[in-house]
Amino acid sequence: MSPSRPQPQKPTRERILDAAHELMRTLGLSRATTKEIARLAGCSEAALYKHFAGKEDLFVAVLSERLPRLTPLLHRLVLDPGGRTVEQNLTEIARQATLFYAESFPIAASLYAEAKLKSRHDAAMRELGTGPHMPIEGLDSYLRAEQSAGRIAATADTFAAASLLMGACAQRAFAYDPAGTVGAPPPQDVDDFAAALAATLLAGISG
Amino acid sequence: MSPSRPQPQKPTRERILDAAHELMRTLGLSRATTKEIARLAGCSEAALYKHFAGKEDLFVAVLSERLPRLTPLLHRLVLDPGGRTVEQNLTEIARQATLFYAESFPIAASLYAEAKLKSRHDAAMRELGTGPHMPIEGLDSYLRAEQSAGRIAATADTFAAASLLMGACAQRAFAYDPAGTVGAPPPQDVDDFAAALAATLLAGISG
DNA sequence: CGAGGGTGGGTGAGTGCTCACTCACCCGTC
DNA sequence: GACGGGTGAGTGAGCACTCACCCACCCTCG
Repeated sequence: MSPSRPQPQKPTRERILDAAHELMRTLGLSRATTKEIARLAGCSEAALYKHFAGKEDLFVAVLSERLPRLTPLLHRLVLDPGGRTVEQNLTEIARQATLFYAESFPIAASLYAEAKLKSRHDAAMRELGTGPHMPIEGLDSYLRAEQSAGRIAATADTFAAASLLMGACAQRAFAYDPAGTVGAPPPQDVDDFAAALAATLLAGISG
Repeated sequence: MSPSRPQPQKPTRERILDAAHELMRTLGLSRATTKEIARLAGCSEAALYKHFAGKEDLFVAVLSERLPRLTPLLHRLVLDPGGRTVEQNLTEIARQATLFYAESFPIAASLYAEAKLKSRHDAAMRELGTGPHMPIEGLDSYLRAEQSAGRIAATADTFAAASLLMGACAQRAFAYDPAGTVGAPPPQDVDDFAAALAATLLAGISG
């Protein structure tokens, strides 16, 4: 084996998924061509078709195997809020959600360019019992659990609150450019942003 | 007015813009081909090139001439909050923003598929002093005006509040499918949603 | 033990199709 | 008779995808 490579090589399938993921992020879905993917993965175009039925299949695989998941954190908090305050929990959720959306939003968004592909992906997500609405509903569940525990107001609209918090995190990926290469950079760092959202949501803004 | 056609015909340029806009919404950006646009507009492909330098030009024109604007409402409220309560104003803002994003989000999102086109569009937006971050900042301005007027808490973080409200409205377009044709339909109608957001943001959720 | 052959993973060289875009030409109006 | 707005018929490029073929590996059986 060559001394420069610790592993002889990753399996080809993995290299293809990595390459496709990378190109989807950097070039956008429509310029992530089979030729480029194969080049970056270090194999032939024909090899792609040994592992995936077609380009659509490959992209669906990337979306479901490479994008991070947010639900585990929410689920954990529903089951066990831990010894932390609601504000601490909400801050952590906001932080994770902001990072999650910053990574996954550009790719998810580019599905809108290809309505066909989007509906296939939506179907796959529904099959798995997930989808873009799940973070909101997961947070809603967490808030209702805290409400039962008397840690947030009994009159609070938990769904509205969940929409506000998750929305702000997602919107940040859309309205601001994390890398700052193209659009306006976000005006504050993730930690401050998350803390401000949690505090504002809890306290409200009425005079 | 004539029974079948009120106008003998719209100018070709307008018909092309309408056709392109329609196809971008329904088929997605990458299937909105010059051939389809010409067919729907009722002219030849070559005619497109008499009015626009190329497909990119056409799309940039659609984005800047067909997408609705949200800023006028915000601007009006900053200058004159009117005789209405903050909650009424925020509800109206949320309502308008939800409708705005439902219409413009799918198209704006599909720009992510074409990084080249996205940066051209971003540049055009910056030129016009606008962009996806403007609604947040416009709302922030409004909130600061209300804060000066003593109608919201002096300690409130207006930027966080603006991020929460606008984010929830934008996220709704992303997480739920307004037409209900593909994804999950939104769980409540726009008016209720807007009212719940405004109330929750004002009051907070702490116990 | 060693020949035989099925099999999974790989390739280089196409193939046909669709795309954005062009060109020579046309026609009604000032 | 110039000119703005329009056309039908291309054209070359780039795309997803296929095909015939290759080879290392392992299982099987004489």
